[in-house]
Amino acid sequence: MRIIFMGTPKFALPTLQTLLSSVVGVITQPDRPQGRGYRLQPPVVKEVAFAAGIPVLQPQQVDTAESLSQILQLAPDLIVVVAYGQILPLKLLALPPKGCINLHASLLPRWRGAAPIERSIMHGDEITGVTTMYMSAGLDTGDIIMQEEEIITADDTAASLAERLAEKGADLVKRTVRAIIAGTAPRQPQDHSLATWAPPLTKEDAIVNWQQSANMVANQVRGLNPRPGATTFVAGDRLKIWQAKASNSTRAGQPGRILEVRAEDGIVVACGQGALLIEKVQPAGKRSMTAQSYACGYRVQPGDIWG
RNA sequence: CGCGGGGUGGAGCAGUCCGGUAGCUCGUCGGGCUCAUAACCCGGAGGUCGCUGGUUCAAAUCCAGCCCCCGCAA
Repeated sequence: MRIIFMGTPKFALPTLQTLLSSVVGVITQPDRPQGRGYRLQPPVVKEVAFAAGIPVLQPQQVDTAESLSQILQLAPDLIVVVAYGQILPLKLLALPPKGCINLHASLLPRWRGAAPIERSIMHGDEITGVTTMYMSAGLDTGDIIMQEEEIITADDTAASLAERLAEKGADLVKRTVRAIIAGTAPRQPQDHSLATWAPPLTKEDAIVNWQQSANMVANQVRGLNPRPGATTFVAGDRLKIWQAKASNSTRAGQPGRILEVRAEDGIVVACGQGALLIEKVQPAGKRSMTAQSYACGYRVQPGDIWG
């Protein structure tokens, strides 16, 4: 079986690793200026593929005659896509005899789109999972091959959940490929009426709305860790909240108001419903620190208003 | 050369513009108050002020170079 692997970020690595011996080519996003200083950075998938001696293609756009012909030359039987970052043209989907399959980090048809892990946590879901599917014209609308559930724990962050789903997904892809080779792969159309959408995260999504319930804000904090980080404003300066949970505090106040500064746990902020205990925080330009440390150095006082 | 913030006792900050006394909150140690305490009061310990060089009678502070951390943006 000749497999072409298409993927870009860290989430794609475990799957690439499990398929490595059958992969005849890797397609990933071009090196892009990234981070401070805008230095050109290669995607992690490229580095791993390179180290394994697998040919790598990095088309600016896959949907060009040139890149399609390059892919054709690799004569793939199957294309496996995991978090690649570009929409595949129909011509490409029709190219490999065994089709194009995709690993998606949710229980489709729930959370179709770019940010299923973050959105599922932010929404407060307690269960999610991974899905393999045959790719079709619509985004994440293809027929389901296999699915597996995963519990979202109360202290899961997007990072911790992504790590588990990447591993679980790699295993699911392995079993899926095996079934395809054996000709026993199931094929179940999605129930489109149950579909929900997980659009890419925007800057707006990262800003804490203190009018929301403490639980929702806590979910937002978890879902946006480690990136981009739930952000609020303190006297005009950005403050990222890295760790927080609904507080048992009985005090109340207008949303965004500091209710307590506690030496033992952290800072309690009033929300639209309930209060949030903030445990770890990061001011712009500084490193992450405990809420207690922040309160010491930045003179946080009950009555201050955040947001 | 994308824009910007920062490295000061164990933690987080002020002091740097206008060189000359090491400051604040917390922690820690000792004592006191209290039925008791995470609360309160008194006292103490603890700092090569990122590194190197320069200017100066004198540098955390001014100048030059270097190392490290981080926010925005992508």
